[in-house]
Amino acid sequence: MHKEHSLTKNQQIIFDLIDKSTEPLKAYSILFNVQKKGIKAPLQVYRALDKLVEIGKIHKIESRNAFIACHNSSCQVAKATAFSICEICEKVTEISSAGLSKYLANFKDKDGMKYSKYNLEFFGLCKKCR
Amino acid sequence: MHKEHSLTKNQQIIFDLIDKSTEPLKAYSILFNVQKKGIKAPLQVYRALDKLVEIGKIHKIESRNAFIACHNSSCQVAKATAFSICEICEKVTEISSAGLSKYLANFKDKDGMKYSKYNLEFFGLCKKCR
DNA sequence: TAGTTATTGTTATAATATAACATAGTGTAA
DNA sequence: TTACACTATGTTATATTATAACAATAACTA
Repeated sequence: MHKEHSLTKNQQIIFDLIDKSTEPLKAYSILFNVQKKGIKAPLQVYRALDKLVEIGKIHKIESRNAFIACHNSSCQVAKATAFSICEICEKVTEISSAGLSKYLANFKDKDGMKYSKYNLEFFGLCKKCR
Repeated sequence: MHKEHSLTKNQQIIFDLIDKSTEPLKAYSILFNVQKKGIKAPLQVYRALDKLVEIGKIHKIESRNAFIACHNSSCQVAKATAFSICEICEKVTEISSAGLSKYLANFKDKDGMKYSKYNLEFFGLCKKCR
């Protein structure tokens, strides 16, 4: 079990928005959407995002500069992430595969080095766009 | 064999710079370094970078917004990339492992979908920083 | 050699992210 | 309960990364 983090007001507002979204959200789109709730500046958004990423409640899709809620309930290791990204509709799905995460966590590079932290982004076409 | 691409002047200048570098280069750092060669605007850099990425001569390190020359001579599939990134010194190394690329190319998600295109970034500490 | 396409040059601006500093709340230990 | 450390907040300004729009030029090709 890992420690439960109680979110602060800004963190909660921003997490709720991302969690309800069906697609990854970008920082300035988040900012626009929470301005009515009193969050007025980019930095307020980025600070909340940083914290949410740190505690594993959300993930950043690096190739898209966008944020998605973690839907991997067994994701103790928030730092080992994998996604599939549709190149047409931009749908992003978090992949939770025990086999994959086991393979990657055990992968050794040429120097015999292992990595518990990684980010993998697969690109292709989703069911609908195929 | 895949088609040989002869680089244009700007592409060659920018590729040479990245290829000689021991670390990933950022777009505006590249811009600064090639201004003496007549490349004055960001767009000239980004256009060359886009093309170089497209033809597989360089790769973008998404989590760092930086570019590195492809050192994987057998890398026919420029779109299937893996790197290790040192979280202290930021050293980036391209991983060329037949096993890894085979595993990832054959990986099937829950819908049975396979992906020939992916980007994997491992994070950890390099030899020196360990 | 005309037509097409890719590349270049240029200015302006959009989108993403952080620096710096002041203030306020929260937990905790003497 | 007060002083301390720590985290979060609010705010303005600015840095960094990337693209839009348009004109001109070079390279390819039928």
